[in-house]
Amino acid sequence: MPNSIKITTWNINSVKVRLPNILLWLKEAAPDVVLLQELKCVDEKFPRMEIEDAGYNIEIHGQKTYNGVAILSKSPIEDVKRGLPGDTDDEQARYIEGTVFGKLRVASLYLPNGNPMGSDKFKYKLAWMDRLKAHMASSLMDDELRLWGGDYNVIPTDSDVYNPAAFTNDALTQPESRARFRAMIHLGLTDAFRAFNTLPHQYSYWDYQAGAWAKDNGLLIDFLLLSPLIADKLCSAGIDKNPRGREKPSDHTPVWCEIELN
DNA sequence: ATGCCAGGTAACACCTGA
Repeated sequence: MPNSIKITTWNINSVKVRLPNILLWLKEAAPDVVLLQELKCVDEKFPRMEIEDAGYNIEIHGQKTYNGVAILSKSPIEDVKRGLPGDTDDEQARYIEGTVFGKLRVASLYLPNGNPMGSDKFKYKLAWMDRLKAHMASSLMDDELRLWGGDYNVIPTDSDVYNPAAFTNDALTQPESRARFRAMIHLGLTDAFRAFNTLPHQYSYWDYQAGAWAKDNGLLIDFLLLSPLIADKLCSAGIDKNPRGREKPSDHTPVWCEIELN
């Protein structure tokens, strides 16, 4: 077992289109665990062989056209559970968790966007956040090492968006969304990136349109939240902007942290 | 502010995203 492991979350916006970028990035960034979102494919269509050849075990919770999440790990992935507890009617593939390196339980989550305001989608977002927080709370009752990473689709503060005024009526900035995100943090979780970087205007997403990337008009919406015992082992964290600048990029870029496992 | 971009599905247009 390595002394420290690097864990990354990345919303890839279609695993099929992004495969060349993913393989290049796996080689250069050499993460030990990867939490992927927005696969946009069913399990059978996932490019399993190519990613296994890069040295990863794979667990998938796929869906046609929309959503889809996965865990990649250089270690075996054990005790995998698909779907967020709390609503058996929820058919959207937005949550998967499993145990990596024999001791760390990680989740890859794709929180609903929730736009437009006033729609059922916003209600679904808030209900999903309530379910996630409840699951986190019950999981934290034991002392298991836990990490919840993914696209949270929440802009936590006005410093996490290039132009707050443009987002006043957006589901990502609503007080209801922000309060629920804070409530998760207040369970005792540590935002890995913010443990090392308190500068405002650090982003993980840039819209494809209107030259957002070139103008650094971004949003910070991708997070790695760590339970207390694993947060104590946090060595470093950051945002890897390289993949966003490539040809055929995802609109999100990877967010990573490094953890002492021993 | 939106759907100017991007991806998917299906089918030569429409849905979703944040």
